[in-house]
Amino acid sequence: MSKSNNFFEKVYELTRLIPPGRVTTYGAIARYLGSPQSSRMVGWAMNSSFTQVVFVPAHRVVNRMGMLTGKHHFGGSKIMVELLESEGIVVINDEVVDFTNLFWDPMKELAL
DNA sequence: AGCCTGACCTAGG
DNA sequence: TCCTAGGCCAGGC
Repeated sequence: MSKSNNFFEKVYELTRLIPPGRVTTYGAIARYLGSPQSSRMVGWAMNSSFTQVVFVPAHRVVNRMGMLTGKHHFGGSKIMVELLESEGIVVINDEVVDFTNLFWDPMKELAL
C-alpha cells in the first residue's frame, strides 16, 4: 500500500504478460521497469506474489542462465518444474532447455 | 532501531 | 576467463 508497491505491481503485471510456454528473467523485468540494478527486488516481489489476489505466473521467471533458482519457494521443489512442463517447457537439472529460444524479452516483445 | 539476508546482475580487476 | 564487490530495498530478528 506504500508507494514502492507500485514497483511491485508493475513487476506483477509484467509477469502476467508472459505467455504460457515462455520464460523471462529477473534482470529483464528490472531493466524493462527502468531499474536494471534492482533485479533482486524482482525476486523479492515474486516472493510476495503468492499473496496477490490475481494469479502471478512466477514460475515463468528464471535467472539469467535459465535456471529455476526460486523453485523452492513454490511450496514444494517440484511445483515450479511441473508448472513449466505443463506448458510444454522441458526442464533438466533445474535448467530450462532451449532457454534462448523460449526467452521472452519484454524489451523486444512489448517495445515494438 | 539497526543489522543481516535474499527467487539477481553487471562491472572491474 | 575466473573471481570479487557493489547496488537495489523490503522484511525478519
